[in-house]
Amino acid sequence: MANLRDVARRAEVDPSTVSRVLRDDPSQQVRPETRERILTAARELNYRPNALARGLRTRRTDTIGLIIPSLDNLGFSDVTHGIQAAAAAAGKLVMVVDAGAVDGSAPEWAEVLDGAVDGGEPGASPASAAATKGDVYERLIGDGRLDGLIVAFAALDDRHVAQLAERGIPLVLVNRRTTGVHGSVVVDDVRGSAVAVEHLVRLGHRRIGLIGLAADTDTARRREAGYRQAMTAADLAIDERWVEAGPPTVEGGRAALYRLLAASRSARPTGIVVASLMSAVGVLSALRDSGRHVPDDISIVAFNDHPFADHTAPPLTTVRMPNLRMGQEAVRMLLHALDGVPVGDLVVPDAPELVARESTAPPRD
Amino acid sequence: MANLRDVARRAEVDPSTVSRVLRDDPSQQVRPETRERILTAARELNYRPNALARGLRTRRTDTIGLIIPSLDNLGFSDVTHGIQAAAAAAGKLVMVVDAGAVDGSAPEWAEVLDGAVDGGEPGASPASAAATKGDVYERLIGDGRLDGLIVAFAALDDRHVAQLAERGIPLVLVNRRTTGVHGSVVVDDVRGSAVAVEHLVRLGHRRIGLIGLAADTDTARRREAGYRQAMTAADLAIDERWVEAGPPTVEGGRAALYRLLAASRSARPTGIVVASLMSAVGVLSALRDSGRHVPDDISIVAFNDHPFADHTAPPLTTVRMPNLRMGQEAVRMLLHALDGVPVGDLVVPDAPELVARESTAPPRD
DNA sequence: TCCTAGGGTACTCCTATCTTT
DNA sequence: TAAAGATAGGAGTACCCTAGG
Repeated sequence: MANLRDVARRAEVDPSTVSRVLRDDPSQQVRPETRERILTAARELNYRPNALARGLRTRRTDTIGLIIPSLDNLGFSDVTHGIQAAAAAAGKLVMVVDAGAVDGSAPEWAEVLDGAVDGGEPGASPASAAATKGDVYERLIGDGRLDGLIVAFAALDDRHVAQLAERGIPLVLVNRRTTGVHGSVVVDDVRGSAVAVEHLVRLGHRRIGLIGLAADTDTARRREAGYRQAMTAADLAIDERWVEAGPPTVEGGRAALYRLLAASRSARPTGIVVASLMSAVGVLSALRDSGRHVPDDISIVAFNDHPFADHTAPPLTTVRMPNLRMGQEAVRMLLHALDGVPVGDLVVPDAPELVARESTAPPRD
Repeated sequence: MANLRDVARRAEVDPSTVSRVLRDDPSQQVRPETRERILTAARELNYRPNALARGLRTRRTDTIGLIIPSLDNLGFSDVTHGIQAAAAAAGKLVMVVDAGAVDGSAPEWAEVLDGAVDGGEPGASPASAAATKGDVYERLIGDGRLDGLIVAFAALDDRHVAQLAERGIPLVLVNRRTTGVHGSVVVDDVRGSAVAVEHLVRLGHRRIGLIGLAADTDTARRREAGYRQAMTAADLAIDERWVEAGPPTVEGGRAALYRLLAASRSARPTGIVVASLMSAVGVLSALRDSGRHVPDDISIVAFNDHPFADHTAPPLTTVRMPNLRMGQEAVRMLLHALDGVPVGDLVVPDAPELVARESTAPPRD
């Protein structure tokens, strides 16, 4: 591989001149003729500047990190896509760490949707020394190879997030807030719940339940608060037996639904808002298994849209959150942070949208 | 941020000694007492070696690149997961480039890229025309920031792959083979098709079609070949009107199915093998839309399993390919390649497995 | 003379900032 | 003043040295 000196020799100039030309350094002039010689030499040698050497000198690597609980999760795909696209558009590379993979946890796609699941320590992972969660993250961000970091959802527990923040690395949290850390983007979860409740109310439902996120996270709290506020606003009573929560997985949804059914024998809800797409899939299957028909017996609205919601049985009515935008905004904020602009907490202004499919209908009674 | 010299000063030793201790260099001895002093100093200063400086010197970055067509294709998720997990276990970081995201990028991308060297004609417009996919990858891998690269599926065309190979960067292709490039891992696609065909044959089907992959890739060819061989082995005739292909997307599946239906009015297949999970979902919905019942009117078997297949309408019978293993093997091969061990082409030995669900049944007639 | 325990230097490649012609 | 050269890092590691017993 050719380096700067090789180019300089071939063009018969000093390496620093080559550097100036190739960087288009405006602070100093180079004769067109010399510039031409240098560009030709670089092309002929197929020269590429070495990113490591450049980064060492400039303290910029044009690389951002992304820590995400799981790459194969339907609920995250829009966010990831938004981040990748925005980063690419800004000329940044993305280093992705799949927290689930690092953890060595089972590759269960639905393990974590948008709530928090704080994984236990690997414990019995002798493997190589570098394989522990903390190590990898510490190395990743303390290394100097990243300009900044995006932590999506509950990929790290608050303790780790605080550590990163202390290190002074520019940091943006996605759909996740932690006290004391600046830089976060969330979608309007309160409004999202309201959209779901209002849809059911419009259909004529009055007994509306919630299957929320079990984890004690900001997102879980906002979604539940939105549900309660919307119910109150619609003058509807909340029966606490209709409010359940579970991990955002298919199994979590099934279990939560069974608990809800067991608790509410005397007065069943006719509609349920489910705070996670994965849970909703589990809810549908549990309802089917228990001989209930959706939407005739019970209507279901789920948080987060995905093309696959078109293809469940029945197709799921969802609330589409602006997740793509959330990812893009996260990158935008991070880029600002890299430029030293202080960043705050953003709620993506795009309104959640109801995507009506076939899992909701007027109540039968 | 503390550096090596800071640690050396605090421990009152030479930087090179600190380096040896922190790297556990076995080639030279350090007194336990000195070692302790150094470790303490490093801990107190919260020292982390700078990856850029280290990489510059050692020519190793402990980072591998992954180029993948799309992060939100369910059929790929196991592969990605296997790669992430194996990389993490080996202490490697992964730089992911979502080819789809890069492709759809804004024109700014071009300018950023061309800023360095590859700028097209000097006199012409600022070279934004040269902003091809290839440039991004050129930069990514010519940069020195990656030790090696995994190219998954058809993320790059053969020409680009060949370019990368020429550059001499260790390279492993996943479910993709190109003549002349060494290092590839594939699953047994031929056998996969056979498993699907045999399942339908066992159920009594004799008119079996294929919706393959449209791209002119090795994988597409192997899956089609497997179908043809299995049909021949079962003494079944192939009606070419039953053989269609399309891109591996929901829409691609829908369109291919409609073409197949249009072409085969006089003699319809009773079962179809679909070479992609995403396409199969589209096929299901198109069949529903056209008033056909699955599996009574037509049976569907899809390539690649995913938990979501449990929840489509009806649940999809699939052939589970050893994709997780394929991802892990890709990393293993790449690590070998990094050590200078020549790598060949591997077919993951794990057999494809049929996962019977409800989209297949004996034919009605 | 050999070993121990560590020191010193050169080198990786690029860029920022002087200095020179 | 335009145009280029020279120098000094940036942070680490490989390799060669040396003082002392």
